[in-house]
Amino acid sequence: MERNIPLQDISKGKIFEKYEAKFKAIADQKRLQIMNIFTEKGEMCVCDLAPLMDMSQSKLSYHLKILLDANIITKRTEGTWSYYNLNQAEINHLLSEELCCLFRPTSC
Amino acid sequence: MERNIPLQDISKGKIFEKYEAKFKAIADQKRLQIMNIFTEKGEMCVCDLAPLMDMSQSKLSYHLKILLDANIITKRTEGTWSYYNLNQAEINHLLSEELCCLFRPTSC
DNA sequence: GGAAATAATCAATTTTATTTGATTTAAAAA
DNA sequence: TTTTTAAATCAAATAAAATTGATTATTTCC
Repeated sequence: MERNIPLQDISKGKIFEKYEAKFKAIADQKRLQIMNIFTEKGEMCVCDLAPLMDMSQSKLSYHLKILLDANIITKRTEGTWSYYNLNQAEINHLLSEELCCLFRPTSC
Repeated sequence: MERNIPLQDISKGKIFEKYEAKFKAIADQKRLQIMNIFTEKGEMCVCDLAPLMDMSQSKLSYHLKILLDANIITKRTEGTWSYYNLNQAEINHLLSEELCCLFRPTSC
């Protein structure tokens, strides 16, 4: 099974691979909550986010890395602090207008 | 850790739970490919989809169930056959206009 | 009725993702 | 310079998801 690669895959395989990674990153309650917090409160360091998420530091770091690797959030380091925020352009590219309430700061 | 539930979660927890399930369903290359086939070819029985996906029957059945449970696709049974198709309304609710090329039949 | 075809389900295994607690690195403050 | 704080990383344990092959249920066709 799965020996032959249909012609279709050669061109679209990369695209599906890319979206698999992005959707996987946002397919988690905790990570959606993190994204929602950035939407509402804007850029924030890990130390301020941790108490809001009620999560251990290493666990939070793990989830932030997954979102960062998928380009869903951005990171800016200043001294000892790491400031994270939503990558709004990426969110807009990915999600519908109807999901605006959760992940777009302007409307709703 | 994780003892106290922030106030926010009480109202939004259900929403995040719902989207976790939906994004999890589409966070897979194979399932994205299935969705894309429905987009391009419309309603189809499992027996016609299997060779296009080059996948064993039980494996395909497993992936179709995941998409169906998340309401991403629809199912219609006729005799021995099961016909599946995209749930376009759900796709539109979930994904951006820019993902139209992959999962909306009209444009592109 | 009996054989063949369609598709769902099951149990066992394998693979992948998440959690935990400890350690490490680096910067800031005393 | 030592201590403290912030955050990333690591290895081990646990949990969840995917794969496999076999079995089952149902329907169609002879």
